[in-house]
Amino acid sequence: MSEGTKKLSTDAYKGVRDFYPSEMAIQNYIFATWKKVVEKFGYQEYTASVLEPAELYRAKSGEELINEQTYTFTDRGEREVTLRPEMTPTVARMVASKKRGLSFPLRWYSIPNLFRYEQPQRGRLREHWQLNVDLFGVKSLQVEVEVISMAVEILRAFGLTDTQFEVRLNNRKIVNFILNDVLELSTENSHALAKLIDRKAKMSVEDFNKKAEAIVGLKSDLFKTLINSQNFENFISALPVPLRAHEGIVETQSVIENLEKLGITNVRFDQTLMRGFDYYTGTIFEVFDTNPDNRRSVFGGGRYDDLLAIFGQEKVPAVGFGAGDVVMKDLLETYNLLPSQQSNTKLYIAIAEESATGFAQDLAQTLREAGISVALDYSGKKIGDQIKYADKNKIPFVTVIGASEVASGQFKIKHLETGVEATALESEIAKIVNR
RNA sequence: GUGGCUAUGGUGUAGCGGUAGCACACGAGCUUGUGGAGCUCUUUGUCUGGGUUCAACUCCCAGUAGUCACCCCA
Repeated sequence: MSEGTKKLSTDAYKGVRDFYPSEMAIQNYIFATWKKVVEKFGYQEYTASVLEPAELYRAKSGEELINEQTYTFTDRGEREVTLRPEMTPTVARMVASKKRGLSFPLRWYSIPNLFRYEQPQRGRLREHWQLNVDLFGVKSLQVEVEVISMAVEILRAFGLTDTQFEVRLNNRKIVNFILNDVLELSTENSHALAKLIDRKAKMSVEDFNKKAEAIVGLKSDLFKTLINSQNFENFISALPVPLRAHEGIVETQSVIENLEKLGITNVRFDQTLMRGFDYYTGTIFEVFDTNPDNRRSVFGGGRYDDLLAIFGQEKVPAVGFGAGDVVMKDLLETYNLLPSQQSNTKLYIAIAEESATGFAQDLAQTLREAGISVALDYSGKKIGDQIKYADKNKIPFVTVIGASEVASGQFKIKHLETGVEATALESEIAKIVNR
């Protein structure tokens, strides 16, 4: 480095992460488990660029979000460009663009990286990866059931038991119905109350009641009964009889029942569940860790039947959810469910004397052709140190090549975890390390 | 974007207005073809920039980053 040059910082950019091999292994494990489950349900992978025209988000989210919460800049051709902050507009754009050529229903998933320009905190970074799953083209409530059961299967695949998480369910139709028809609030007031309900868990009961009363007015008692109902049955019976057969109620009832039929019983109706986006039209849900130390939602999603309208297309019914990698990893760490790491390299070849190097390279090449990952040690260090290196790097098998192996063509294949050593001919090595 | 707290070897942590310790990790050795333990030795540090002071890692200010809350929530 020449004098006068400032040393470059080795820190990653604010709010983003480097993935060293050990972290990459965790990331890969999470992604692989996500993929395995959703592909079992027949979902197909798609992807798209991180760059989108800024108006894609303006159309739905408004100026404020674009200017303050996203990475948006002007390119050399004077185009406004945004680093995608979420995947749903992108997938809606893709579906709308090729709508006539696609055969519905579409079961699609992607694991995009998403960007937001915000103050970073634990679990909320400026770049994160998110599993996005969507099913387009089916109105039936069975779609909600499928998508929610898929979220549950993902957590089970990671080794969580049903007592460690719960599905919270609500329906935008119920929310709107309560705000507009039951409480008869103005647009402005129902918006204010929706925001208040969203924040209920973060404030004291007194504080919440006081603020709610100020908005709701005369019907505060009814509101309190509704908002404090501990389960779906109580909630329904708090409603005036003619209102109990409302569409949203019936839908939610059906979703809960059908999930139960599939053996998913850790489902709870939660009238305070709102979710931020405006585009939801029916069922909304989140999956929560039941551990009180980690009260963030792991999955969130819902039905959005109208979104394609922004592209001038006729509506397509759709249900989807997202799951972030950061929260997922925190959750698995909390329950100690991250698997012990192992190298992708299967066999490490220690070289005892330099004259055996060529022979060892030939052996490695033969094994690679047989599909085995092999690494060689050219350090010239003592055998013990070479083995120690393999052990530290979690390579499961080691063999040492020296004069006697060159002469005999027999190899001792050592499994480091158990210490067991097997003697093998070259042709038998694959069988041993693949066991 | 606003406010609070924090910043010491690679990691985790002590400490003091006057020569920065410890543990683990890393490297070398005890051990000439078999690792994980133990022992010995070595390398590595006060986030950046200003200010106060005879003297700053320590006190003050700013920046940067992390973290928490607000905001917002994909």
